[in-house]
Amino acid sequence: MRWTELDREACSVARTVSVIGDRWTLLILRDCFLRVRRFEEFEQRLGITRHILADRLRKLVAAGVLARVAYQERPRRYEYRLTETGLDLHPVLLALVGWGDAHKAGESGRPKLYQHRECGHLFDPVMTCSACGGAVTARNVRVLDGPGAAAANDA
Amino acid sequence: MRWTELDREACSVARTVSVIGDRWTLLILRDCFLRVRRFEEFEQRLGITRHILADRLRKLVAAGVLARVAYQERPRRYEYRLTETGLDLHPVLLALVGWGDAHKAGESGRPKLYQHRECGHLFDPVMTCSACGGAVTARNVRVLDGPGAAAANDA
DNA sequence: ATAGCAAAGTTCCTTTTCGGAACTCAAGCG
DNA sequence: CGCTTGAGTTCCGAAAAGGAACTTTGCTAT
Repeated sequence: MRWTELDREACSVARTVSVIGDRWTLLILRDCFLRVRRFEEFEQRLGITRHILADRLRKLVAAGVLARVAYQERPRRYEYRLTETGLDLHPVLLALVGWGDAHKAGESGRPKLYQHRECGHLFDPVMTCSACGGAVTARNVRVLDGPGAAAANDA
Repeated sequence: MRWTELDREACSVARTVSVIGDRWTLLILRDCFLRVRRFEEFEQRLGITRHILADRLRKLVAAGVLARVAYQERPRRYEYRLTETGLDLHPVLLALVGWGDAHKAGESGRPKLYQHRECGHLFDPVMTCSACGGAVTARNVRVLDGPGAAAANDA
């Protein structure tokens, strides 16, 4: 299977991975959530080559995750901002943070702390059920076929 | 920055990405959560080359995400199972599913449905705050430096 | 015994992608 | 003018991925 075929799989993980399943893309998104917006700033913070950065930004714009908007005219300069679709990726990043904090925080502790503005507390991200609000874990979820299960080729 | 330097960053996203930030690795993990365990089964379901599959499985075992356990002697054959550390990646996969379901489900609907065993309902994954239980979104989280912020080189 | 089969890899070779550095372009600045 | 800034693009050698065949260990049927 090639990159290009991935988004035609009848699997939401595969479709999401076809958009963001690349190390640079994930790190770019991390920086987006930290309010980084400009080409050079991404380049310097990430140590990515300009060439690959341009490619990934183009793909994220094409996927509707980022929007390329001019922040000045003459000379025309663009920056990259998360769209609503892009903001919806927040749980993905938070889940990555959660695992890293739990399993990869060295002796000196967590690199970052997260504060929930609504309650004011530092927190860990917890994945919960939209129906009952209870925690969801690998062991208490059952996977069933949905209506789009058979169609390997829908949009 | 190279792959190998990623896990030394003072960032839990980067550290997690250094382990699972690869399209094949993410798809292998998806299948692990669907109870796929054997080399040939991964190969057939994913359409990955044996060579890359062997490499990714080796890395996941080295990272403590999967365990390689013999399921028979003579001839000795191994299978790959999620460890507790691996099971902790469940929220990551669920977050990917959540975004794919919301933004990439075609006209025929979602490929899979998820049922919470505890309440019996089909659900969407919701990222919540461990302190108050409320939903966490991109707009209501504040990021602060933690104790491990400065140390770029701790374990 | 031996030919065939199965599972889990490994090896080899070609194609694609990536890393690194230099170059381009448009406009403002001194 | 020539320099600087920001956002790219181009070019080349290095690294990784795709594809297919080969290896190993032991079982099974002839």
